Amino acid sequence: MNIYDISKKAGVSIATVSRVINNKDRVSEKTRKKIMDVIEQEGYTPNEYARGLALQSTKVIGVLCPDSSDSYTAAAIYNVERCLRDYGYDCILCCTGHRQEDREKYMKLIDSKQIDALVLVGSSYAAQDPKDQQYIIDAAKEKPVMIINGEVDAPNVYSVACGDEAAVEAATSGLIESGSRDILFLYNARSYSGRRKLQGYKNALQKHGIRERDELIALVTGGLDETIDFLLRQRSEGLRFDAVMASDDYLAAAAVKYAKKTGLKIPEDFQVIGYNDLMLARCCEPELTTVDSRVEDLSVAAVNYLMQILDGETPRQHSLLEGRLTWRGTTRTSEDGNPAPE
Amino acid sequence: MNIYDISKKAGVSIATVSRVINNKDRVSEKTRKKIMDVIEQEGYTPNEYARGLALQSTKVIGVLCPDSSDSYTAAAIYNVERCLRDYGYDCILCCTGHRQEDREKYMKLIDSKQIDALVLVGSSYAAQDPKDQQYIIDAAKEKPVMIINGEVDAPNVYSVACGDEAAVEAATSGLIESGSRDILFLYNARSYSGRRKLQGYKNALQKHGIRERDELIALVTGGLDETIDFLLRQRSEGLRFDAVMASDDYLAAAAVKYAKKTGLKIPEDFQVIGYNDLMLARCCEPELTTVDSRVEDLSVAAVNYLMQILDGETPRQHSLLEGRLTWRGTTRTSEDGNPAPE
DNA sequence: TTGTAAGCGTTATCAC
DNA sequence: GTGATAACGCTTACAA
Repeated sequence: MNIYDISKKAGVSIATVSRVINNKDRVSEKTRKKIMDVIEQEGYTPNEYARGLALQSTKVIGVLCPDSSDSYTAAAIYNVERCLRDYGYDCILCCTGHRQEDREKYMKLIDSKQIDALVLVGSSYAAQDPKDQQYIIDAAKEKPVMIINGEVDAPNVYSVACGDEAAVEAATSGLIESGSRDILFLYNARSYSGRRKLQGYKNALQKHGIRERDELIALVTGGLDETIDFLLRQRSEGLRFDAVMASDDYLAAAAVKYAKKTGLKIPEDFQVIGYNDLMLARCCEPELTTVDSRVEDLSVAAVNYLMQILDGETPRQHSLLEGRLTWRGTTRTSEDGNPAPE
Repeated sequence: MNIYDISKKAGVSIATVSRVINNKDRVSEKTRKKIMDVIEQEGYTPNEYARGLALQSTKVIGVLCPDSSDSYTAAAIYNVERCLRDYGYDCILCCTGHRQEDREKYMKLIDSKQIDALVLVGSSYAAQDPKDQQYIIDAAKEKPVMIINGEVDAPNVYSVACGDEAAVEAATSGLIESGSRDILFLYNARSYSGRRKLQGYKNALQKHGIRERDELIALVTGGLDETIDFLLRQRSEGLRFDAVMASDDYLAAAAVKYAKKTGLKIPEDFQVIGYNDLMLARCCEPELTTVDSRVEDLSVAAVNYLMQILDGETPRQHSLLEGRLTWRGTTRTSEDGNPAPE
């Protein structure tokens, strides 16, 4: 069933059918109806490939992420997809893993598929090393690239990110102001976001006149158990810390379990703050104080900017949304953000 | 840059270039190399739309789910995508939401896009009412449909699911054998999977000679807080229950928080079992006893079957993978599955 | 308002 | 081994 079949059955030319399908130009109400009836009757839908070929634009966006099963990423992808579909776009999803080599490989692969734009989800795409950003800059020569929660400064590369630095600074300040002095900063990637969060942590220390100590900055890899083990090991090796500022709710959950194991009482003896405000934050005991990184808002903003770009407008290249601290049971700070009375 | 440009620069015809791209037929090593060099040099990649148009097959699979941000679904999608990509397929993702009307709408939309097959993730696609399954049956007339964790009995519809019924029966039996009598079955959808789990619960009761009571079967909607409130309300209205068998880890987490609020000690006074073995299960306090529904194995199996189908083979239509109970802190049953000594 | 025909970039079937 | 050439199904000047 193609446009020729429809045109024949409707007794018109394919051009007219095309016009009706794309409701373009002026075509008489009578013929329009006649054609619509045939289309309806035959259950015809246009071939997207022929259309893509003719139009050189496909209404398809490539969405890349390291791992779409990660809660944060999954939320971003969900919102990106829903929002793009409302604009009439399809997304093709590609999970690249974390290795630079694979990221470049898949980027190239997806890039070769006549998509209209690329969305990169996750700060790991904004590598620290500029030469690891080159593949993004190259891709942006062909089509717009939008990064969610990362930033690469190059033509045709756009980004929307959470103000991680300010949020972590505020969170860490809360820990200090409620009496913690030896705050362990726990993070799992030297990504764009990881670096910004670390900076926020450092800012807070400095602001409160606390000396920054290398041994209190810990980059961990591995899952929940590995992180708990890591913390136990640090303790047994003599490191003292009375709070954890984590770059992620998973890491914070590990810190809570660590406290449980060592008999430290939360929040009296030990405070913990997470990041992202995942469902998991509510399931910890006590519930995690954490930063809502507004992944939904970020995703929607990213798509809206992208649509502007594809419409030929040139919105600002990089925007930041403010993170929102939510005080819960793992800190001594009360809901309004002030230290609770002792 | 298209096949004509390449043929011109290489001094051959487009037919020969096409042969080289698809490494077909016999083409002399010399011309092959010459063409490959030009392709390399120009960074040429074939246009997928032209190819799709010519071949009538696109190496694209449509992946439908109600909500890709749900942890279980996200894990399934991740594995499906990875596995399909290894086979050289792209996935286009479409989140349909839970409304029947929207599911049908998006199914139609995706179905019209010249994809090679459909993957439906989540048991909600296998509706209870046969007339709500019709859209799946119709879609399967055109291309194979694979359902992950659901089942629709129709030609060209395949499925891979977890043996939810047996798993819940075993889990519920564990609750009974460790002393619980008034077990609340908590679920959130009358989906295929929800129905199978409920049946498993009923089987266990019957096997142990416990009367099934309607008021102990609760279908809840809403999030964590709503579920906690629901449980508190049931209690205040006089319903007594000493365990919860939940169809989902989120619901189980709510049950744990309910117990906390009412001062019930877990597992001494109150037992809880979840489902799916999400990360969240490890973050509850105590950690959740739960069923690993093996979403990764399911996804990989689904893709492998699908590839067989697309290769013209006809594998079995419906397969079941056994769920795996993991005993943790919310039950009195010890690791080996036997009731712990009192 | 409608129709004709060229073009989009491939693959595949013929000849040679 | 290689080269013309006809599909594939659509959009869109340009003509009528």
